[in-house]
Amino acid sequence: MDKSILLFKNYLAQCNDFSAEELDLILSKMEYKRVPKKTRLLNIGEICDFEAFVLKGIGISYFIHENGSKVILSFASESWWLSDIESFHRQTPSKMCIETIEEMEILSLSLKDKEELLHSIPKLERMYRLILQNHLVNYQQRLLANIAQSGKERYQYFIEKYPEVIQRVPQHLIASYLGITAEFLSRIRTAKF
Amino acid sequence: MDKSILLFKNYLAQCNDFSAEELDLILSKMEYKRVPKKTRLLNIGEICDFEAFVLKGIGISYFIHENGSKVILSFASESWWLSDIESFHRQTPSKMCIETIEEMEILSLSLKDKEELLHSIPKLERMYRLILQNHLVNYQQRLLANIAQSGKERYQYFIEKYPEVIQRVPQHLIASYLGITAEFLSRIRTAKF
DNA sequence: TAAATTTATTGACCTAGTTCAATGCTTTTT
DNA sequence: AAAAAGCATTGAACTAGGTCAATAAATTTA
Repeated sequence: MDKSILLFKNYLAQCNDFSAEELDLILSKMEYKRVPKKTRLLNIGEICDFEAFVLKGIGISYFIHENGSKVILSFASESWWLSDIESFHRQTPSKMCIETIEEMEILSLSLKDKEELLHSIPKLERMYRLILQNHLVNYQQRLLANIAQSGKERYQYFIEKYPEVIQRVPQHLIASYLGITAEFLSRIRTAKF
Repeated sequence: MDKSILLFKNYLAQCNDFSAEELDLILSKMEYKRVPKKTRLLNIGEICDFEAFVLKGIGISYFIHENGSKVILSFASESWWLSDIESFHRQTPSKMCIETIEEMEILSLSLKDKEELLHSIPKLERMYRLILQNHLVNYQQRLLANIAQSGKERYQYFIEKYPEVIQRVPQHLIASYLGITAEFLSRIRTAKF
């Protein structure tokens, strides 16, 4: 556990130069949790009560389409955040599910603790703003790719950008993330398209 | 001019309760500009040097697809922001264009002034974080809609959500925003799909 | 280690949305 | 007021990607 928490300390250090006391304060609010694989962390309709930093393992957030199929919004592995931003911050019922794929170790932060941290460490506000900016740019690019590129091109880009994810996640979930069917992804991979 | 600046004051008041001095300081950094219609505010490859609050008129940001066609990323009318977040904050060459459709009145903020404001009014950091959060949620929903809904469904949602935009922007740009061709949107509208 | 479940592949057929080219309609420019 | 430019519509042919159903392979569970 202590070794994996280093990952988070490094992450913070990289974001901003926090003092030792600030780091301790932040860490004191983050709850370490180990979660088995294939475990639901958030159900549709629930209010998301965590913002989790991933120390180990991989999880997904997804919507459920009318026809019952999953639409993957994001994968989160080491050093990523996992949460439903909308539900967490507005304290409204979530429209998505969050669950683990592999066993995970996370550092979980509640809204109350987050607000307290932001209050006592104003620098943190900046860090979160920058994180959100990066996320936003990612979503913009992904939207653009979905509009302007073919399924094959999106897949090739994904392989380059997230090679580890390919190894760790079933193909049909990657297909869903890319906005294509599992069958079609299979055909892309066997060079039939 | 002064009347339209009220729009921005109201906007700020709604975001957070800033003092009169804070409001004045913020306003002192925002440069009022009037921009004719069909004017390019940012070209691909340029560094975006503004974050603009829209007082009047409507503008677009878009990418140019390999085949030369536009892919609309966003429309920005009254009370929206218009900028290339990535280029502006990282001071990197932009991958998109920004231009006016109608004549616009904007309040433009430079990065240097923004940093100064954030420094002297820490509350602002929070406001920007919340704005980013909202934008992020919008992009998530839009991405999801592009993956899981038909062109017709996306169009119907757009009409409901942005009825004024429909009136003020050529149809083919709305088609591009929705991720369909102008021809197909035309067919949707005449109930042929 | 066998049974059960989940995942990936393949074939045959289908459809939402594209492409291209032509035509008429508006708006802008001169 | 005419010419030019930009915009919307329509038809016909096409294609990227979907659907459904069957089979095979890999993992998980008992």
